[in-house]
Amino acid sequence: MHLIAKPLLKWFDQFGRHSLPWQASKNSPINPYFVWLSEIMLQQTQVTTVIGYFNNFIRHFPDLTALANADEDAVLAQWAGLGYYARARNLRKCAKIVVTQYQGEFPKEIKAMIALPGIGESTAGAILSISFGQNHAILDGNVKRVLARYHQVKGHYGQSTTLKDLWHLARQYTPDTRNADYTQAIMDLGATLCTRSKPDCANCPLAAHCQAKKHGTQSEYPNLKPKKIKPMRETAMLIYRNKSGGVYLEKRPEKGIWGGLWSLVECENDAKIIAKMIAEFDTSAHIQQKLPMIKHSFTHFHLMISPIIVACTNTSKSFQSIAELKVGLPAPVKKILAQLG
DNA sequence: AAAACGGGGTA
DNA sequence: TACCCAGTTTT
Repeated sequence: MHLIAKPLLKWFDQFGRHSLPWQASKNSPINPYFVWLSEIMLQQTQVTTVIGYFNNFIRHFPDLTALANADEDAVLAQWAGLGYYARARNLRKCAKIVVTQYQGEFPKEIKAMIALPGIGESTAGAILSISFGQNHAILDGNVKRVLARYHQVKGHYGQSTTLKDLWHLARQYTPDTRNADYTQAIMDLGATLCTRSKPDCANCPLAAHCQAKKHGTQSEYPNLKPKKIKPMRETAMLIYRNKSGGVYLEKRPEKGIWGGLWSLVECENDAKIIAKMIAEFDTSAHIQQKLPMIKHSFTHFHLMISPIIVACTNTSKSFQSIAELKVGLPAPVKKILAQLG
């Protein structure tokens, strides 16, 4: 078994990312709140995108206490566009727990860390390693790709045996010296050289013993998950507008699609049903304009949205000014509202 | 159009 | 324990 830590750390010292906003610097020691926040954001988004969201987020919520005390809608508003909104809700829940049950300091036991909402084994390992210098293995998407190629690991990530194999390898290679740097280094390698397409093997410090490189099978690893055909669904979105241009939005339930976000009223895209919905909302309302259909794709289905502008006079409802919205909106709703001007 | 990303939830 | 689910960006 060839060790990968040594060449990897040597590469990291020269080419790794050392000045990200959540990393320690000369003037600022490591901040576990920043590390945690960045790890959660990085679960779903690339570094370049996360930087902007991260800086914005810490401006609004500079520390754990600020986040714990914030309204859920205020948190979701800053998270909007990142997707997976359950994570933003978990972020706030987690902050509350750390403030009330752990005196505002993250627990330093990995089991306690994993018990916090939104933190699993990999994220817990990364936070404890980077924040407190503890020795833990991590297995994020970058590490999975590096190890799957390095050992030509068979099977896709959806299979428990594959994940077991990858965790085994991850633990095996994780060093007990410079663990924090190693954690950052292997993520950096996956993010910058060992990329999904066109890996830069010529500059890779691990190329000498990489099985995929040796056999020219880089594009076959990691093995892809067998794909499923996504069903198509359809909905009408009613854009209720009052005379001053305000729109009527509803907060969606916590569970399911766009949980906790504010969205337009939806109904079946059928003239009779739409007419009924509108009449129930406001007896004097009428359809003003039908906008072009928008297609939005999710992991499990495609959604065809027919946006319909409805002019309203009912003043008993609460309309919001589009320009001053301070709530999280689903991406297609944001798109529709942007068209209204 | 397809793939990815880690954790939570459910059967 | 083994799936199933979620939203957006990137390729």
